[in-house]
Amino acid sequence: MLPDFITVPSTSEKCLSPELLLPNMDENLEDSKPSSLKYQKAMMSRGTCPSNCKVCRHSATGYHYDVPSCNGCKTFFRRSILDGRKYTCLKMRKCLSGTEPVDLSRRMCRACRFEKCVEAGMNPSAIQADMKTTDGELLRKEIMIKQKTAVDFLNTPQVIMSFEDKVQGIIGKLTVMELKIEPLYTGGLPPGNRDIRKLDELIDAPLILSYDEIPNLKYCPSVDELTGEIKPSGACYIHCGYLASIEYSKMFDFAHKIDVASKATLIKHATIMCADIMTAFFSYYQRKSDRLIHPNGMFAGPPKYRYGEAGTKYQASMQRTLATVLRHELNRIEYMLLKAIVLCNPAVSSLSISVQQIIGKEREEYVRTLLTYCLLNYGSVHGPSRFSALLAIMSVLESQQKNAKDFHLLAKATILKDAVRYTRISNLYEQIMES
Amino acid sequence: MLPDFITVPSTSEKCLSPELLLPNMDENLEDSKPSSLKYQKAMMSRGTCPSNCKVCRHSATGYHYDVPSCNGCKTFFRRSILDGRKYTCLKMRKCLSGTEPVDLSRRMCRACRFEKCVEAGMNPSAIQADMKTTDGELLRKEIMIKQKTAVDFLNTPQVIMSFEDKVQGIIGKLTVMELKIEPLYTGGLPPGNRDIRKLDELIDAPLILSYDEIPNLKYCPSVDELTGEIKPSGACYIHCGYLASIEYSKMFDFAHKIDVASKATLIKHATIMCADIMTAFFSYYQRKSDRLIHPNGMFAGPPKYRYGEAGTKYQASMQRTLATVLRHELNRIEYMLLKAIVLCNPAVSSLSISVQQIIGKEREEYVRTLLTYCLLNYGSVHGPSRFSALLAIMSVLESQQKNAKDFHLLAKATILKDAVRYTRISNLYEQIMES
DNA sequence: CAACTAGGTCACTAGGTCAG
DNA sequence: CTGACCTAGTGACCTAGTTG
Repeated sequence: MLPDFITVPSTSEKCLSPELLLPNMDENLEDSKPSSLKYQKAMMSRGTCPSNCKVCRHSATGYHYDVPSCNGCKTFFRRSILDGRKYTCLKMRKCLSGTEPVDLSRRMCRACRFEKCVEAGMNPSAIQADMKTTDGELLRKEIMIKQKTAVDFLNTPQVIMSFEDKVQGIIGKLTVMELKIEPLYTGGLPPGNRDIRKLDELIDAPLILSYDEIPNLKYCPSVDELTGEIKPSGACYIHCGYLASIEYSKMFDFAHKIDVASKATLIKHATIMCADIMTAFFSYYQRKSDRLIHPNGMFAGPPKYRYGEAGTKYQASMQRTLATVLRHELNRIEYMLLKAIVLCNPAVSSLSISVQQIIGKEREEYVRTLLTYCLLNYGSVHGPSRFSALLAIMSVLESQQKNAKDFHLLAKATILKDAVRYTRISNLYEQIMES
Repeated sequence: MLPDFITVPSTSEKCLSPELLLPNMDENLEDSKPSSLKYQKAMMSRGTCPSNCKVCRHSATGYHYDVPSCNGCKTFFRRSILDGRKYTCLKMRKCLSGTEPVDLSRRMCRACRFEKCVEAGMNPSAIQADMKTTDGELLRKEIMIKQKTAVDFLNTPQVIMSFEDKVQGIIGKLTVMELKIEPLYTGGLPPGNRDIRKLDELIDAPLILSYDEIPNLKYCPSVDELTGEIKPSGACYIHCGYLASIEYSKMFDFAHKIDVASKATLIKHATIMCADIMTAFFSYYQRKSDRLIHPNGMFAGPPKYRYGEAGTKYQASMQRTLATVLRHELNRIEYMLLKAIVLCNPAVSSLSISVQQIIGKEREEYVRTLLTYCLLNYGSVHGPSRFSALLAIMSVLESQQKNAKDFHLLAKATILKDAVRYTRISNLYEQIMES
């Protein structure tokens, strides 16, 4: 038997209303506002004008972005979203706590002010002006998801989850996972160190999200003969990309449901592709580069002087993923879902039927989520083609993977015969390439 | 139209209908004071008035300017006309499309809203107030003229059709087209004849659906030296497959909208893939074979004795399309839609922007149709993954195309150096392979 | 005068601006 | 960067006028 509120036409609209978002409903009930704008207006025309700004506690000038707030907080929120700003609190993230109106003679902590806006339920989708930057667009989405998943946590037991909620949940979960592995990739190995673990060892190991935890890093820097400094290297980021992808795969639901051998098979099949799209996405999204670039700013790809024409050719082919990402202006959510779909591939050969089913089921969820996301964000007209365009990126990844492996074999047969160079290659890299 | 698994937040509009806003109104109060609300209420309860605003789909308050509409849209239209306003949509001019009431918490796109008012038939001459500006007067006249001509639009089948009808229509049309070209492929050329037309000539020529109409077939049979009979050949079916694909492309809507050069570009890009999936589909669907087979029953692919290992390898790779078709048990409708999507590819290089738009628009329709078909036939849970699986067949086709071209070049450099064999290759085949 | 639909009004909230 | 103040809508509700 379901509670009465299930029969309300739409749960989702309800869920978005601030009073459900807000844990602190204890204040005064007149201020807590029903979700409908019209109803809100009706309320206000009866003279119940909200008295205090939910953010800074000074007197409010009305409802702004669905929250009783003052002019300043309203404008602050809008500007933050439009510019896609990210703030950091230098204290304990409690700058605005208390019950007294905030001291206006001092500037408020912007991180805490923004956080308070979000928590009070300021609705970024009520901002009508065009986003000034893509960052703004992303921030807006991020906040929306944040608010939505917050609702899920607060009042949706898994049973009643509507599909849309599930979508938000999946995206939220992937976001968390992604944020966890990003430092692995962007941080790179500590300078001069090598990670000498082998692939199978890595797959078996528990989740490691920081290089501090890696058991046996080997310090063997490649030192510049002139300056005596450790040479910067882009190569370690390839290793790190693979590492990030492998650790990433450990956080998926299927990881606890299938045997180690199947996990290894999946990982071997997907790591290059996952790392490939990660590199491309970061080049585009974080470094704003139209050429593949490592997090440390070095260009990715084999140096021409060493690999000659084959290197140049491979270099050019490597850029294809980035070109596709750029052309479609892939956003973070799409990137995450795509990577999840690449990883959960039940068609990889030699998986048992039951494993195929588990993986297939998880993939279906991501596929459905991506489709829903496309439909909601690009409309029912353009959504499906966006979806199909995104899926098509996978075939680029597959062909890139093939190129990478071919190039590795070629390189090994030629340049890497040099024993010194060969020892510099990470075990992980070699094993992935030859799997 | 959104698939039903996407829960669209229903508005709390319901709560806003007058009855609910003023629930406990006294009977005698109603009698003594004939407020407009009461009239509206009466009106609504009679059921004579359509309940929804034709513009924003929220509940209507009656007929305004001849159109069932809400207060907001009424006022908006009047003000727009009186002020003589012109709006521009910054998006795709489809901001108000859909079937759900528009989200009132965000301001509607004014260009689209006004367009919708006009299209719904709001009559500017029903506005009695004086125009505030001459602009207003001009706009009013402009709209009146537009609406007269709009009658033509409204009578075109596409506008009246609901989306489901449209899906049926598209599938129906593709079926007709498909049935027309099938004999070209399954029938094959008349025995012993060769079609010596060149690719560009073919593309330019009007639609030909029977070999009787081909202007210059050349009779040059390859006779079995022992029996004196004409040798059966599978090779002509490759030619026929290409031919069928080319004639097929002439029946698409875009064929009448774009220039010959663009048509040629598209065809060159898609023919191998279209023919490839056609061969695979017929092998599976008509001949129930799990090996690629020509309509005359001969196995497709290069004979091993002639092309050696490269041939065997290519042969194996050729079976991939069929394997995919088999695995998914592709049905005729899916096959047709997929082929249409393959053909309408706006991403083919060197197409002009306007051509890209035309092709893109047509593709979008097929993509949308395929999605709708999948959702309707496989449900909201499995439909999306079916859809994505079908789209993934395209990347198989692409890689097959690459293999085919590579193999052709190899063959030409070796076996086909033999002049006799070379003359047997059809112009069409060679030109397509080398395009 | 009942059943409507014009236009008008005004509380209300978007975004913009510019002195501080 | 901030926020008081400004301008431009927006639409629920109202009043007046028309029609059968």
